[in-house]
Amino acid sequence: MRYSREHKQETHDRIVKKASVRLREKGAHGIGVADLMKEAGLTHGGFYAHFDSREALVIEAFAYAMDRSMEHWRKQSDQVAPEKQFAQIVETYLSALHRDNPGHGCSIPALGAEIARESPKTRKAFAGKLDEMLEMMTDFIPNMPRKAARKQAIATLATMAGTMLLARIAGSGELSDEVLKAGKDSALEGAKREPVKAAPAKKKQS
Amino acid sequence: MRYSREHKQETHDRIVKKASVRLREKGAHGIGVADLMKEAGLTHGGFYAHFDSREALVIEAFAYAMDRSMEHWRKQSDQVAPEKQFAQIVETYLSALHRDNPGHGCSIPALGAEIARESPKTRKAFAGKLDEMLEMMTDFIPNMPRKAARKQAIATLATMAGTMLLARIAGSGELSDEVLKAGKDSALEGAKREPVKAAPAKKKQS
DNA sequence: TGTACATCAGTGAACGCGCGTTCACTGATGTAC
DNA sequence: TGTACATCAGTGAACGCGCGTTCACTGATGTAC
Repeated sequence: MRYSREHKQETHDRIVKKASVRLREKGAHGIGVADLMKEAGLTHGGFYAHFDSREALVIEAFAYAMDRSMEHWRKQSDQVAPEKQFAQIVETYLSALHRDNPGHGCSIPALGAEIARESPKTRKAFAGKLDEMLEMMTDFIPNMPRKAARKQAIATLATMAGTMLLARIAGSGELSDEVLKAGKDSALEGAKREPVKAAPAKKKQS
Repeated sequence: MRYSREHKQETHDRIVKKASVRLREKGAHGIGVADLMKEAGLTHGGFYAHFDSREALVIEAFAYAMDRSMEHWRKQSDQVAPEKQFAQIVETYLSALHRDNPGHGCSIPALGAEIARESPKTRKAFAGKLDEMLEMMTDFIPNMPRKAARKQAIATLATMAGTMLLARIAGSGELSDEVLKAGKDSALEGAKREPVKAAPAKKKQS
């Protein structure tokens, strides 16, 4: 082979890594193949030696970003006492730093809506990573039986992702800070309560 | 004038209305000017007699969608007893019907991330409508002083929007239904609790 | 070890296409007389 | 009331541009001898 054994894989990984940042920053359709290759120090012509299509890169880059988020959660939780792990994750997630750096943050508020509209293949890849993340979050919910913890994990991640979404819509001023604080306090409180009960059945509505 | 006095305004409104549906369905960049005009029964050439740019339509269509959502909340709340209004809104929002019909649903999970990345003008227009919606939600939070209710309203809307986002990523199967249920129960519980307290100050994190 | 050859990651021009936007034109209707 | 004219919402061809993708080619390096 022309280059050393791992050369191509390294290039491939570099493209994926850089793309995962830019796609989170600019949206799933917000940056083109040529610019993504330029980010990796290459020209656009070589793209299809690494990926079948732009969409294939989006799937890889998104999976990479979700894996990095989960790795980040693990590293953070390793640095604090078990009873503080949940709060650690929530507070880091709902920080101004995360809000202002979508390129290195969670893909759910950054890319979720767009990817949910993509092809079934892409959406399912996203759904798989979401489920992995929910399982990990379940492990961090303190003092609950597994089933209740899973339910609380879903509610917590929803609150976290929703809060980040609203905070970014609000910009980076007063309203945005107010949103972050309200979401953070709510997420922290949520996991302290008794396990959530099912609501009584209600009549269907339109 | 060539047509009756309100003719142009009616056409304008029709374009905005149809666009608000298709944009929520396909994303802020997911459908072109020509197709949006076709939706309204027109050809693309006339577009710029109604809007300065595509972006101007996006702003109008988005504001229209948010107004319809708020109107919908008001109508629903008028149909039930005051103590049931909050639950009514949460349950309708977090229904499979809403999940499966983004074109007629809330713009926040559908368009929020994309619009937060648009020009400051567009983002600010969105932020204004978000604040209006938060004010309305505050009115529906039961049994709390205004300030606490506002905080709870933010947390509730974040949980609602985040749950809808996750549910759509999950598709429309088991996982998605599980997400909807967990988010719904959590949002309903949240507003029943004591007002959320601020979390104790913690050290900064990266 | 040194040389000739084969490989293939990466280059850059070119493609077809769809987009947002512009513009000269049309023709149905309101207005003036 | 009837006729001629003015208006302007809407039409459809055309524009420049950027996109995803293709492809013939290059040249640095690994391999065979």
